[in-house]
Amino acid sequence: MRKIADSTVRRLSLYLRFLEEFEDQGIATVSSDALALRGGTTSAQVRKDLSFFGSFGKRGLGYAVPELAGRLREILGLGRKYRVILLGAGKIGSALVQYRGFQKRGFEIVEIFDVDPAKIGKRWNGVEVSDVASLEAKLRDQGIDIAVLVTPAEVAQVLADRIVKLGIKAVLNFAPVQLAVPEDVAVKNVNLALELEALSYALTNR
Amino acid sequence: MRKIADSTVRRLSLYLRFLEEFEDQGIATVSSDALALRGGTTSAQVRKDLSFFGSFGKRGLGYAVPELAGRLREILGLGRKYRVILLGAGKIGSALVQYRGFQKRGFEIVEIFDVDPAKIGKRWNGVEVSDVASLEAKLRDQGIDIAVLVTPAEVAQVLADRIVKLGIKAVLNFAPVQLAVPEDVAVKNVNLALELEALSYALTNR
DNA sequence: ATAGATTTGTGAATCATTTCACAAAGTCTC
DNA sequence: GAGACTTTGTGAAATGATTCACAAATCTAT
Repeated sequence: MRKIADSTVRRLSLYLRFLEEFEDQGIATVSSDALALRGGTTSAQVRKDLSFFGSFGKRGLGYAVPELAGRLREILGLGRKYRVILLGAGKIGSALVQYRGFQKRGFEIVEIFDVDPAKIGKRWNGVEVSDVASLEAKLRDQGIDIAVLVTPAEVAQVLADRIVKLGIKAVLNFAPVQLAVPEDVAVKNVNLALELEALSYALTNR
Repeated sequence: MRKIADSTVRRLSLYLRFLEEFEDQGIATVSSDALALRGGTTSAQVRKDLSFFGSFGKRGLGYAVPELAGRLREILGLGRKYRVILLGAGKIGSALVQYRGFQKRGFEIVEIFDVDPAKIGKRWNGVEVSDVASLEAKLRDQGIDIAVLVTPAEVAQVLADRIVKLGIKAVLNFAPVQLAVPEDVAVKNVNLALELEALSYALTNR
């Protein structure tokens, strides 16, 4: 498949969210213009984004809301469940485990690991926290799709290496480091410090 | 000032982080190539990014680590403290309050608000949780720089409007909605669902 | 001093993304 | 069902970001 820009994929996710809102409101069809207005972009952008994957609209009318939502779910690969592990049972990890949007989209946390003996053995939302030393033993042939890294910066790379060796191909990284991974492994970073500094820059340069 | 791309600003933040690492290791000078290697980019990119703001290097030698770090802090506006308020005393908010990188960079949480009577009055890391109804009263002439929104999606826009009316010019938004704000207000979104769906897309289309 | 090795800073070229603009296809009204 | 109106889908143009490539500056070793 033709390479699609990351920015495009993110907008598709947004469109899907808006379509679901519209669906809840009982709106049957929506134009690229309405979608653009909701998302702070332009109608041409919306149509171009969709055009990479096919033509889903009806000229003169717009897009059928439930149908387009369905197509976007397909495109984004949301038609299935994803098995997710959490590395690091700290504050952020705890917030993630209880985050309902996670479940709702089919992302299921199946294992949690930590090093802290005080945490190991505890149950979090029904999942027992395991010793990270048992990572390889526990995950052999488990078919894990995504690893969420919520550890201190110092250990993130070492854990990433172990994850990669286990064949996991997607990582959501909250540790404030740039991970080095093979190019067939997808990494998305959530870096709070970066966001704050971008705001600081914006406040400074106006 | 000439418009600088968001991607550039984010890379500058990264460079600063790397420079601080190098400083800790006692490294006195660094080349654009070394910096690029550390950050997974190219030396030309590093030099171009810096060139928007001046020329900080010495040909034949590279960049003086502490000096460049200082210049980047200036550029990013990190030479001062920022007064931050937290809207929403939930799980993520709790994680943020205790996040040390926050303090370290001069972002100080001075007020926390919630609607839940069970939370109002409690102390979080030394800061009392206030009723969100008292937002305007508490913040008048308080000189707040940044608001962090960690509320359910439903109330985020209403709160954003109130924040804007109070003259706050920067928002870090964790609610999974696209906020509508005047264009002189900077908004950065942290949207977990978007990141997960980008991973889902990456896993699906390979 | 001089020669050879590094490394910056930056226009120019390339590559990527967004916006424009309009024909084609459909809807809606009377 | 004819005419006016809407809205899509998409090449082409414009804009934006990254990479190339090289002169200029400085360093190092002798």
